[in-house]
Amino acid sequence: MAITYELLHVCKQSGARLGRIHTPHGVIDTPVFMPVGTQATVKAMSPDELHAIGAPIILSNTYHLYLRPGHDLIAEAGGLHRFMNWSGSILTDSGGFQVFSLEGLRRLTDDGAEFQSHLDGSYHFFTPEKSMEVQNALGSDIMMAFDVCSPYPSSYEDVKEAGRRTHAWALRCQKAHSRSGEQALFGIVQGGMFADLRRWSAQTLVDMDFPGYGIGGLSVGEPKPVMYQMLEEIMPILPSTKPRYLMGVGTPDCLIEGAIRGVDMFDCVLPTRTARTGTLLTSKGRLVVRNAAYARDFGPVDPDCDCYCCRNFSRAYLRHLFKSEEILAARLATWHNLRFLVHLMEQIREAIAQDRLLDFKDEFFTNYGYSAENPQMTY
RNA sequence: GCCUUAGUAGCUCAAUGGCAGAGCAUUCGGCUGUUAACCGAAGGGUUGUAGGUUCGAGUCCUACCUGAGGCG
Repeated sequence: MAITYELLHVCKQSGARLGRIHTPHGVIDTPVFMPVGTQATVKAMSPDELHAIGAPIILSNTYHLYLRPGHDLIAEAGGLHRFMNWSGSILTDSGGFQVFSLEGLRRLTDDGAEFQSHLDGSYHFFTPEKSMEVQNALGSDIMMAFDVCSPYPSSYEDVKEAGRRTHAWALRCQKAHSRSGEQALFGIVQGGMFADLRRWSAQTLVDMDFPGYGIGGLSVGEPKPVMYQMLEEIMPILPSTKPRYLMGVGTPDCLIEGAIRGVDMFDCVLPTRTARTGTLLTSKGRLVVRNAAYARDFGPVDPDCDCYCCRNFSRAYLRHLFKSEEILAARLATWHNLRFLVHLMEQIREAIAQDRLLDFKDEFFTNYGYSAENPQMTY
């Protein structure tokens, strides 16, 4: 078994799950937030710093590493862990999301997806087998099946077709990968915003028996209540003995709402991406530190945060660094945002253990400024 | 003193005699399995001053002011 999952406790108040995943590279307490390191690096952070933040697992990307520097080169370096000197766990996305996000540079068939490289325009054909080959070469602890992510909105027929392809490809991924014992392969549930297609997709993948399940095709522009409803459709079907991974989420409210609905793993570029352009997450809501309002604010970004940035630097200094386009701005802001979300997950786990996650949600939302009148507030 | 040249948004500069613009800066917004140290929007003008020519002047003419260069 490449990974094992222990369900430690179910929150009596919310139904959220407290768990633990064991991988060849360590133990992961869940629910967990996984920082995204697309190109074999979490932008602006060193591995030591990620450890200090408390991140046990990071995400990396098949498509990007296949194009550059090449999965063969990374295999030659001894695998992705050694190449990037990350001793924790790694989950690799399959390239399926790039089929979705690089729309215009690709063509889909039942066999696979033809990409045009965003780097040099060269053509590449990606199949489920190819995705497995690349992820095997990278040596990630958790690999994702090559899937088809439908844009929002999509017609019922289009989503069903994407689901059919996703399921067929999941099976091919499973076959292509069966020789490897060190890496776990997760299937990915699709089904767009259609309840019956979501249930169909979940059941189809459960029947294939994966060691864990990704939930894809959400947070692609739909209203949040719709996403929550889709989660509620899927969860009763997924086995309680396997981890569930909500892909690409997210914002603090989505992390809490997701955990309440039984999600164990999350990833999102949001904390790192927004950090680099001056948006910070705080216990009192988001703070655009580059704004003039903070020019003479010599207090920390978030008084409740224990990160290196908040313990040592002021909002005014951070704003100065951003206005001056200094590299340290991106580093400190990323450091803070990642620590904020990792810390949020720690608080969520503690609340689950104490059977009070709904209470925690109310407290957090009140402090953060989320309101019932404005559920769609971005973050 | 004379000659040449320049003066337009905070800065650097565009604009056949025909709607005064851009980049940067400033201010603000956005970012959900990263094509992203990115993308977008807004504010900002008595075109050095005073006259003149013209249907119409940033543009042509005169004088003055300020800067740069040259000659004495």
